[in-house]
Amino acid sequence: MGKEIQRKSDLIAATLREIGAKGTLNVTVGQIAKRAGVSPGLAFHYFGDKEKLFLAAMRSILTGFRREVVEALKGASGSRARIEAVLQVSFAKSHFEEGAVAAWLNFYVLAQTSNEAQRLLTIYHRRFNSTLLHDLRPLAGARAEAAAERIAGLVDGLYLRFALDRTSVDSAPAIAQVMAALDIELSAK
Amino acid sequence: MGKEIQRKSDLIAATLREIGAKGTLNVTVGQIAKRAGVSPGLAFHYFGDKEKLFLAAMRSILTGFRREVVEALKGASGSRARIEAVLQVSFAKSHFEEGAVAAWLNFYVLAQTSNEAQRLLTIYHRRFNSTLLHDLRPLAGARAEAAAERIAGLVDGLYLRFALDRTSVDSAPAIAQVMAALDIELSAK
DNA sequence: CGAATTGTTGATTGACGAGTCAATTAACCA
DNA sequence: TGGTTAATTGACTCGTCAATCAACAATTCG
Repeated sequence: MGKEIQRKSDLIAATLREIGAKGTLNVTVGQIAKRAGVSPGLAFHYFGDKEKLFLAAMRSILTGFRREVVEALKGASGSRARIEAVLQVSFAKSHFEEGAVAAWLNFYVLAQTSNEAQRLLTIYHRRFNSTLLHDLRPLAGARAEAAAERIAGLVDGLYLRFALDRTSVDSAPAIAQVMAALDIELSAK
Repeated sequence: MGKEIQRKSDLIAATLREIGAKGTLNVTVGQIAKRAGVSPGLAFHYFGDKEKLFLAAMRSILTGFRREVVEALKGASGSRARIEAVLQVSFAKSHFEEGAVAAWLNFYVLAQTSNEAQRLLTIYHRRFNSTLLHDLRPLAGARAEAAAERIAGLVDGLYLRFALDRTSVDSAPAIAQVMAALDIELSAK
């Protein structure tokens, strides 16, 4: 039934928008349902409880991100270009819009106590590291491992800082900073 | 009155421990008060509302951090040693204990919507950057500005990753990674 | 001492929200 | 068409919690 898929995805989109609007996970399922044009009961029917609904929303962000990365990698040839593509995607507009920032921040909070959130986060961390590592290996050899960890960490940290900096409008400076870090990592002997 | 100061600091400590135990800001003022050995009403009497109480707790973390930095800087001579001291402090045990991680994560969430939280966060960011910058300047010259931003970002990102990584026990690897990044920044031409 | 001030309590209120479920409506099919 | 199943509703329950406040205790001081 395409109906179910449609409703679920409406509810997920509404969840992200609602969380984005309020900044917090403290939104009622009723508000989310209303935004999705659906009754509160339906959200429970499809997702069981509020946390599962949020985790579904987070999963959709994560798979969206993976999709964007894959897409970007298609258009990039050479290790360096591939790494740069991944970094570009990491700061794409989509990660700052539609409740994505709020979702990420609340996801971090949840990861402390929810096994499923923790699991998802670990997968994201591992995947991101290994994507970088794959193309860093030919460029940095033995240093690739550590360099990948540093770049991944830098991406997360700069994302946090830029997402929470009200004075910043676009992510270009953040991207420039990661690129510079990449430069430095690769030129280091 | 030393009494008031004592009570306030008890309540702040209890707030951090309670938030740490639950991982979230969703703890009742009653639970916090109980932990502090005090009635719920008193928390409101001294702090006005729950958010103000949390912000007071966060302020105490921030000033504690600043105190530790100042302390560490006393024992360090030379720019390089001073930077390393600051980085060491950034991953000191105290930042992973007693609800500090939970406080930070929830603080980030709150910073999206609370002006006061946003203000505190900006101050922290600026101060941290400028501390690094001060000692980076003589070592990196014109590159110091950007390098400071990158290192500050890396600290935040690695902190996030390590704090949320259940498999990691101590912060030594994170420290090693920041130190390595510092090396690379300083050896880059 | 007793009055004034300050500190503290905890029962109470009023609002709210997650999750349930019996009832209703839509979709399908023979 | 009627009968069966799936989708959807929304009123309701039950618990919870921030914040208040009237009362009570402790301390200060003339």
